[in-house]
Amino acid sequence: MSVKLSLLALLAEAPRYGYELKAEFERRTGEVWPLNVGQVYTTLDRLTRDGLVEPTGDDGGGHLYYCITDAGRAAATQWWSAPVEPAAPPRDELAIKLALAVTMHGVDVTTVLAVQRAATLRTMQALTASKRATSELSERLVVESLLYAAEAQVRWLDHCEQVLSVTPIGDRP
Amino acid sequence: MSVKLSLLALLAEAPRYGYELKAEFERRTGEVWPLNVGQVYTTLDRLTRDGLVEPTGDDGGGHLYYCITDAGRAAATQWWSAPVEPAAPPRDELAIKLALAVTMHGVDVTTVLAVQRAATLRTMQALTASKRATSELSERLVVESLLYAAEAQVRWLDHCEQVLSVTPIGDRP
DNA sequence: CACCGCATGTAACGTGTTACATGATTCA
DNA sequence: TGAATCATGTAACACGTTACATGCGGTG
Repeated sequence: MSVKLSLLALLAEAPRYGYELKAEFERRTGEVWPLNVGQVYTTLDRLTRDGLVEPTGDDGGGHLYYCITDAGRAAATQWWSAPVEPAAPPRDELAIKLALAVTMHGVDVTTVLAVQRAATLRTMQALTASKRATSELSERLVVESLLYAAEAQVRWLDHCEQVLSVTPIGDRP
Repeated sequence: MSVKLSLLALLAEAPRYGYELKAEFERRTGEVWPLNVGQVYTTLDRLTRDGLVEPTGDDGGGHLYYCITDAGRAAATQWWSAPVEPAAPPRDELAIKLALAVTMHGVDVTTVLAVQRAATLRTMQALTASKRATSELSERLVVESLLYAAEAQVRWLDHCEQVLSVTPIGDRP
């Protein structure tokens, strides 16, 4: 729901048109998650379908502005007041992958861990570099959120390795 | 792709039928991500469509076994050898939400941060409790991965608060 | 018998995402 | 003039997810 709710939140601030929404989104979140323009329009259609926004007539030079409705404003307010994902975290591919690797024959868990740690460390380096290139405060916070997550991932990988070295294959429940 | 690849990996180990796949998946990853049985069958259809698995005839008592193909085995091997997500991390709703909150008028970022921290701390407590209830090693690792991630999220929220207290509204670029 | 768990499946929907087509405007 | 950018939109698809229908077998 990230895209949908983001666009809704931006429209709660002011009426905007499609291209503007894409630009605003990327200006605020940085270049980590580029937003395909097409998706903005499909999402706007769906928001309209759900009665959360309304297209207002063509204002001036060929720009089709969208306006938030009362229901939309309520949904946005609700989004701001409630925390993200109290329960039901999205499936984590890496966690699943390792849970399977650990319980599977013919898969070298140690290698999987090593490859992943190397990749994540590379990601952290890239993030650190792109952090220096940020201009907006919000953009920097986004990059740092990814850094914190990557760092935690590395720690977890280390933890896995340590646990597995203590409980080698054969001793496992 | 988590579900698709997981089922493929399980079928790389041995031919299995739908219900068995659901059971195996949940036995190994725990109760965090329950897998709707229906999804197993739709996923099996899509894997068949893509030529990665094949239904073998009804073996014995009403069980429809699926078997991995050569292409499927190659895909599974590829999955094991490559790291997850080198670039292109999935959109993080919380990070996006805060990036918008910081740049938006009429949104009380401090409250958003506080609500989120409380929710995440509650999640951590629940995870810690469910960690004690794990029997399988792999299951425990999954729960711990969520714990590490939640812990990092709290640290990031603290970081955001600290950054925002230094750069109050009005001084922002 | 009725109920429950096992087992297979289907239809429908939701979001995310891309590829493509189409024009207008700007600028070298 | 031609290329690039702005701007709108559509068609198609992928995956995830749920709700529902169906049948079989055991058990109270």
